[in-house]
Amino acid sequence: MAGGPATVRIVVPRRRATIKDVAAATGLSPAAVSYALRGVQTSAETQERVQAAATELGYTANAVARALSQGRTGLVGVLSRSLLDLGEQRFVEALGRGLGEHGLQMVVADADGEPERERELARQLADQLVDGLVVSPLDPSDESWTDIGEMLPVVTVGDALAGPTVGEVVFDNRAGVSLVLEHLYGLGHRDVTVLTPSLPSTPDRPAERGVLEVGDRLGLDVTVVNSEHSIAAATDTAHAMLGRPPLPTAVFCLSDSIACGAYAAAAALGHPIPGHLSVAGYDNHAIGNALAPALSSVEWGMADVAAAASDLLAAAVAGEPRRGARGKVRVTPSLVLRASTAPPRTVRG
Amino acid sequence: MAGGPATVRIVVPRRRATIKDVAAATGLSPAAVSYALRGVQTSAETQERVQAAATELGYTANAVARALSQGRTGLVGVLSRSLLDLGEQRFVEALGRGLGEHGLQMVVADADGEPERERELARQLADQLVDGLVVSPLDPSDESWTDIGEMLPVVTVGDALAGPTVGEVVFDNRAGVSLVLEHLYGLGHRDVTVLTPSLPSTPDRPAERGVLEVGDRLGLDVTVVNSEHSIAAATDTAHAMLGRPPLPTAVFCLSDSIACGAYAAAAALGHPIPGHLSVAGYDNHAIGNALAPALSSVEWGMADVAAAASDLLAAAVAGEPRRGARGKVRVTPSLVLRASTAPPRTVRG
DNA sequence: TCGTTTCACTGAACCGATTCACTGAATCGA
DNA sequence: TCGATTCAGTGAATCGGTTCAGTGAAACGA
Repeated sequence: MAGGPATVRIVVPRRRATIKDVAAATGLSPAAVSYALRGVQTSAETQERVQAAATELGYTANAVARALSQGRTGLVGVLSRSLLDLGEQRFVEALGRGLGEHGLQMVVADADGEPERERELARQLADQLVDGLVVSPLDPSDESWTDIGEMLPVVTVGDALAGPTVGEVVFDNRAGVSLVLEHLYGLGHRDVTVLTPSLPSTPDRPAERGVLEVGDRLGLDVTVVNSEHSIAAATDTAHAMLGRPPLPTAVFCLSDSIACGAYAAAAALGHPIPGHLSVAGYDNHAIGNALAPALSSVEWGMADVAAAASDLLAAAVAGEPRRGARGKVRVTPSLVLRASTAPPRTVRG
Repeated sequence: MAGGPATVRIVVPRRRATIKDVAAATGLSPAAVSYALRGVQTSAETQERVQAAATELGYTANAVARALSQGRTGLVGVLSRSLLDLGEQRFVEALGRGLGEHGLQMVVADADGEPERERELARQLADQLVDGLVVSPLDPSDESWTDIGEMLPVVTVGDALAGPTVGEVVFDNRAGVSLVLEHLYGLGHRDVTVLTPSLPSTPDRPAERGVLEVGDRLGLDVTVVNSEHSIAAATDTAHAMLGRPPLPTAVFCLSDSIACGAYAAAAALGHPIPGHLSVAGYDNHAIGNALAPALSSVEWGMADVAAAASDLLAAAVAGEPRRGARGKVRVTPSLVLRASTAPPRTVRG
């Protein structure tokens, strides 16, 4: 991030050349200019003349006007659950890459963990400013998603909505959760605390429910603790949780961001990982290799999901009329084991 | 990031109600509807009637049409140097927060470290799709910035451009660099390697030049090594650098992302930090507290810079005609010392 | 040589809002 | 009671492109 001194410059914009100016300069009609610039229905000589006049005047087509007449802005709304989450940040980056390949730009908005805010932003963006929407719905059961889904192509990531669809990408988080819990169980852990991003007032959230069910099945004593998405907030949560007994022997963090918070808290409290405390994450973010010990984490195929989501959305935006189960993509999570988990102290030896 | 199964849903959009539909439904003219919805020049009774018809029809104003007639989209372009950089990601988040307070949305684009790409994206966005631009120019000396700066309000962060301005935010990276280098010198280091984000073909980049000059002044032996912005790439670079002699006694990373790479490489090669190798970062990202040992890093006021930048840009977008030195904000960097630096081995004891 | 096709281009409609200039009716003060 | 003002609402212009239908001239085939 380090650069030279930063400067803010604001300039009073000069009046910009319109297609009429180019038409006047060349003695043609605006229609002819429009055609010529796209190289259709015009002689090569005229095209050159128009091109020359356009560069002379510094003309570039007004994107808004074009969007109005084409009914297409080339913009896609990306609604992040929380831009403070390292995994979300990385996912947005990957989405941008994928959408860019289809000539689409991202309008990024941050729901900041609040379902109402997410819906409000979605409504705002849906007013034909964007051609489509990518969203990880915080409250997928909410009915207003149906309206939004009917207005424009929507790609959901994380949880499915109840509305009508024309394609699906699925990755099975339940399986990812099982992978970790079974691994911890196999090491001998019986008490594990799950640190999960806090989601207000949605008691039936699939991921959390999955955690409890899998725990039940294995005979694990699972405690669920909510945390904010940021590293700083997760540090506080983990600090509070690890600061008073009973201490769990393992912590499963439902994002690598939260795992970072657990590392910071464990270090501050003097709990060595994995000696006193096993930690597992979710996202398999590159940060996992920089932590000491390196973090074991669930790889859910962020890159593949982002690619699939952008491809499907791009197809829908381009007007592919396919309807039904087309475009269904399934990604299987896997557990990347590194050095942050070990048998619990009492069981060891 | 972990949620339930992810689903992509694409829906054939139904025809959306326009202002004419509402006009027809109420027996009024489109103009009257436009006024009524904004509560001006209409009787309370009519406003209610229009409001009712609008919700009945599910009408919301077409943002593109409004943008065309208002000459304002409410969109701001944010050009990131590299969205893989943790600091940049965090900065974008902060910008989004700041711009959101002014009712502006972000169009985020990633230059991916390439100056040409950055300029191309800037040009693309400048076509009146966005009302303004925030950018950390990779190649501030390039002349095409002048054209862009004349077209729309531009806020630069990181390096100043050569064009005309109406306001400035400055943070002094040279000072930040000095802070670190002086600290390392004071500890007894004489050989320090600087890991800096790679910027192609700009030999006179202020930050790098600053590093060399400050090193000269102190009598430090400074080696500059370029690295990509991502943690993974930085790990490779650091691995190569630390894998063969001569080993520096200290590494100064010009972003915390790169510092993460240095940590990963040092761990892989068995160089304890700060015992064998001191490491310092830049950004003071929250990740610094999760690393072991906690990372010493330069705090350059990301939050303040983001706030100042969004305020200035918002003011310019709103049409504040102030020109000249108004809005000049200066942020002073500081060094946050944690546990990643210590005297070099040979000097110790 | 005549009728048809192609070509290059034009005028006007259109996308969906906002806004200006105007009108007829109601209200006001004197 | 009359002229002036206010008020609610209308029609048309506007933003800056794209696109449809049409036109005159040139090229073409038989």
